[in-house]
Amino acid sequence: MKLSRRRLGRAFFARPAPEVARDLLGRVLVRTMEDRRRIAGRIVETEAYTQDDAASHSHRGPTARNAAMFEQAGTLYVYSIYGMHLCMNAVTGEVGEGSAVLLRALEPLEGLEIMARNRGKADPRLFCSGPARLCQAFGLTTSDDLVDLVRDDSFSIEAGSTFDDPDVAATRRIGIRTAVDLPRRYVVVSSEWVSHPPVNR
DNA sequence: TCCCCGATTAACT
DNA sequence: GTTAATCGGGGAG
Repeated sequence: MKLSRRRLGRAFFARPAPEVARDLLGRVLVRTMEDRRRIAGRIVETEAYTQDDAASHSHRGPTARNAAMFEQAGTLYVYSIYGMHLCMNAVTGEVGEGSAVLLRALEPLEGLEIMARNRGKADPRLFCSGPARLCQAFGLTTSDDLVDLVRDDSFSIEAGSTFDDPDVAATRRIGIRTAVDLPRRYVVVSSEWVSHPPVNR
């Protein structure tokens, strides 16, 4: 499997969130640390959130917490949840649109020993198979909110590979209480690295 | 100001 | 399958 290291540009993210969420499967999230070491993982599970969606943080308009969601496409939106976890999103669409894609699971590719240390686990299956797990594996903090995935050195998304439609399932999203029927979670069906097998719709 | 609860995880039974 | 852990945002008053 040859993975392209071409960095995804602004135009990739400046599309509707469901389209970007689907197209992000197979792409590679990369963190380049100050000593140039890389942490990388291939995206195998995403969820799309738009402002007209009652389950989205942007639904009630801009606030201090969700400000990143209203920035330009390719901006990183990092938020804390349950008082102890972080989740990360790539902002999509037009400036001010308030849409983004939640990264829910990755297949670890590079920097596995760093992931193991950050996670406090030895089993690679526990590194990035969940939205808060992958943030911990990559060593994210809330100060990474508003990073530009297109221009900044610290985080980027590379072209990697793509999956054909038969390899992808669109299912209901995980952990939300409203708009539960919208099929806006995208999963690589055969992947061993997803957070939740695609059993629900 | 107070209070409730979440785009979760891990350790239980 | 159930539940504790643990924090800040934001709606209610």
